[in-house]
Amino acid sequence: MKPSQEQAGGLPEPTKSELEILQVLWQYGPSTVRFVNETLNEEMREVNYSSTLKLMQIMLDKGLLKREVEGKNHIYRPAERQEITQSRVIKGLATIAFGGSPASLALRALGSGETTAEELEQIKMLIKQLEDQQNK
Amino acid sequence: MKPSQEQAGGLPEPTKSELEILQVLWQYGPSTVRFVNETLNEEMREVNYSSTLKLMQIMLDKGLLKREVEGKNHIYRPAERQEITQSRVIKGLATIAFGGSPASLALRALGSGETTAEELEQIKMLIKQLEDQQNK
DNA sequence: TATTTCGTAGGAAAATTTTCGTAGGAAAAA
DNA sequence: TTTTTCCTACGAAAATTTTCCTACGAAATA
Repeated sequence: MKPSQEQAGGLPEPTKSELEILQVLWQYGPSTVRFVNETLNEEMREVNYSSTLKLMQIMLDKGLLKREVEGKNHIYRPAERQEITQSRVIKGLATIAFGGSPASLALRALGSGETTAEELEQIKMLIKQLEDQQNK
Repeated sequence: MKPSQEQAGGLPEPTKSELEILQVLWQYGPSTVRFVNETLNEEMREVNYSSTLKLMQIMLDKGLLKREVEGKNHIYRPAERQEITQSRVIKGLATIAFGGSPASLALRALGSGETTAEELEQIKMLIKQLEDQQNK
């Protein structure tokens, strides 16, 4: 099946179930439907194999995934880098619920869960970088 | 109409259209359907008045909004504080697309849009606070 | 070879979300 | 008073997303 729904201005925003699938592929790399489905069942929630299959086929059609044939089965991988997709999703959420500001979303996110010391360090480094960029 | 769909474990996660409506109420305070609808049309996208009305009635039913009668019309307001709702949404997104980590979501959000100097300051302050909390 | 197993494909149904037409009543305007 | 305007309520349709049943073929097993 060839991507037929691909739209002019880039890829569509993945739905919630599609994001779950992408998350598995991001974490474990290119995988079979079987593996994705088992991982979802172990780590997220119960889903039927053919539901996962169908969804991944739809994602292929939308252009969100690519696949290659390997013997009997298909290996799927994200069509786009994780960072790009995540950014698009975040921008979408920022638009509808954070006055269009990813930064205020970030602020809320930091206050929303336990943040480890390492994570704080990472964020501080990014902030330094951003500040340098501004003071340029 | 009394809230009938309210579920045991707190309020449900608002849908995308519901978030748009909440955003208007957060920004401008308690409002009529008319006002919310006009604001959506000006700031977000074209929506029919009765669509907005219907959605707000559904939200009332779900317990996401409260309202009071004022003469002919109704004044709606969020049932929950903005921070709480936003946190719930963020946790939901973190679960399905950021390995359950709001912090990594925050990191991506910071890299996703132009962040102003003030916003960076705010975030730095919050980080200090979080660090103090951890070193305690 | 016969049978079971494991994979994809396709379609339809179910569930959820979103949209909007229409009715009815009260207030405002003519 | 009559007409127009503005509001809520209701219900159904449309659109989107999600689920899963069934068919079919190829590989593995008996």
